[in-house]
Amino acid sequence: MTITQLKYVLSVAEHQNFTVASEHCYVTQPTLSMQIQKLEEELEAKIFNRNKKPIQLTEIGEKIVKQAKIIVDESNRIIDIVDQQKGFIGGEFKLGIIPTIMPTLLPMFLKIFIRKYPKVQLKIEELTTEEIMKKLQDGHIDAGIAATPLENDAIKEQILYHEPFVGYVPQEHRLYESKKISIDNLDIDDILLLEDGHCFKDSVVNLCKAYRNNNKNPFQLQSGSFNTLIKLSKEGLGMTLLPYLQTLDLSEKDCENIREFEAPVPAREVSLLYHKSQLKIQLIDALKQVIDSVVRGAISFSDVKIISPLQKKGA
Amino acid sequence: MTITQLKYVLSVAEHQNFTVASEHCYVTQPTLSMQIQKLEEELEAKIFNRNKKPIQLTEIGEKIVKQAKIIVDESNRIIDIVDQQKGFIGGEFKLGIIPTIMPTLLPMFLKIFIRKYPKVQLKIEELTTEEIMKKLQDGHIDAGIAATPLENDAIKEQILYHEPFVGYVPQEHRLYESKKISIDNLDIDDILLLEDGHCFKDSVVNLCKAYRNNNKNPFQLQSGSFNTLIKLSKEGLGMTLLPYLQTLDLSEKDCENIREFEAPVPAREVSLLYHKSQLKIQLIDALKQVIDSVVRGAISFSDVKIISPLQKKGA
DNA sequence: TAAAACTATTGATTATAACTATACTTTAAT
DNA sequence: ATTAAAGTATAGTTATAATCAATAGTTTTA
Repeated sequence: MTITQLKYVLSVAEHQNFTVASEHCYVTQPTLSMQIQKLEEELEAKIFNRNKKPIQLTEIGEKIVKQAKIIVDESNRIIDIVDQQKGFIGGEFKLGIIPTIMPTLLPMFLKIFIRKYPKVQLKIEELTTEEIMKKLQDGHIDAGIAATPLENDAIKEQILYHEPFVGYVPQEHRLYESKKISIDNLDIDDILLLEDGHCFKDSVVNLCKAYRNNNKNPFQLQSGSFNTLIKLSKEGLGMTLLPYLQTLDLSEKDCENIREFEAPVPAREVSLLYHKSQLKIQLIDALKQVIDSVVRGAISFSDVKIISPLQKKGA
Repeated sequence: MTITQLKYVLSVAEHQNFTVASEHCYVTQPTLSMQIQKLEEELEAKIFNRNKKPIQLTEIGEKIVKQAKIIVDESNRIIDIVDQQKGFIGGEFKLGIIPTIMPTLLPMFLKIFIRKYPKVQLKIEELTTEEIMKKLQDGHIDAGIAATPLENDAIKEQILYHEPFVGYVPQEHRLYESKKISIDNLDIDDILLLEDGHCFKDSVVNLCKAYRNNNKNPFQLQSGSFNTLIKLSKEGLGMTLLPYLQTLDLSEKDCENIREFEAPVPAREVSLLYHKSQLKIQLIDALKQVIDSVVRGAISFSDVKIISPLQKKGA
């Protein structure tokens, strides 16, 4: 049994296809075929059921794959350990960030991070929360940034900051004259929402208690960006909710439409996510420190009420 | 990096000698030399300091070895997992037992175990508690049987039974007429002890509260077997203490000298020990079940007071 | 200072992982 | 049913890498 064989098994288990898996391993398909057969022979157990299409794991294969993941993870960690001992912070680091955090947070820390850790090859992807969770578990990204809590045992969360929700209220709106707005005054049918898939939309839905799925709204609209929502709002199509950091980029004129919430201010919890195996933990810690340092000045609210980013089932 | 290389590293770390290590790996010394150099090159870190004699681990080497142990353990576990899934209980199983338990317990379960699990190659060694702990941690034995608690985080304990201490009191002894004896009546200087190294001796010392290290005894004597102690006792050299199971083998005449303790009866806790990595856990569980079944009838005391088998420091 | 004990190096040998080409198998489509 | 497509297994070959025997180099011990 070799670590290479185990990696091949994991690749086939993931892609459910020898040919595709072999490409990801940078070898040819027969190589995988042979090596996996050899392992199966050694263990005297079939790992894959090749009769079914796509290929399935056998019952015993499931357990072997689970254990193989542990072994491959632990073997990857050796390089981490050596790096840590040397005080070397470097190597490839893949980070996934959700779209509603990316444009506001990334510019705040990126420059500082790459200056402080020039040997890190940072690869950042814009991903949904779901994609982040999947890719963390598959080991395709090393860390993620998303709204939490996510209630997933395989993923660890380190809270970065709490980002309040603020209202963007157009001039003709019934709430425009209020200095502060209250959760109880919100009407989900009156709020412009992001598209499905954005967890910020789900948070807003969770925030609006009055939501009863009785769409009395004459139109339905979902957009992919806050800029669009703001424009639509100005057209008088309703108010919208923004995460606090978005408001820092607004024009002076737009700021007049911003209304904060009464305390306790509803907020989303933004966390650094990583797999429980804690691979590249020293890089993750380094990233957290950098983000902490830049965020401390920009955003620090105490009396907040955290809104879950998870879609409530059967709501 | 290969699992083989890691095994070589572990072997050298253990034996502190390339030549000896190579023999244990069934390869030649140059092979180890080369493979370890290759690994060191790959990790860009020296694992061993070859200047010192015997060979020492470097600081980083310590951590690499620790992680290598994890990887090798986890890779060994794959075979366990496959066996378990198949319901197969077999393979080599090395068990260490302390001398004061071996002769009484082993005959009770050995036959039944090998009949029930004919595919297990059972290898039993008589070892001291210390040797058992060391060998469990090195992976040289799979399980051990000894008096507990041992207070070692790396070793798990599953209690098998509680074995009371009983007194063997010769006819002329001041306690001979008592029906039951009390801990408070014991005088350490009046009790024949096993040799150093036997944890049973340490338990007896712990049991005797009056022990103050002021040897007023005119002679000092330690023996390696209970039989010798009994003979010496008959000669009028003092009383002695035996573990309960030893009394089952005594002649009718000797039984007249047996005096039980008043409740709560002092007893040693006898446990099945295994490494926290839980390798061969299904075999360990099987062994425990067999021992449980034979012990249940022979030994089951409720109101016991457990005596530690550990040598109290500075006593 | 020589012998002993050990590790590293060298070059030959063997084992094996990986490749190319192709055969085989299954599924899907006409 | 027949063919094409997609995918996996096998055969033979090549390249790589692990291992060995022999020996050189190094350090420790007597």
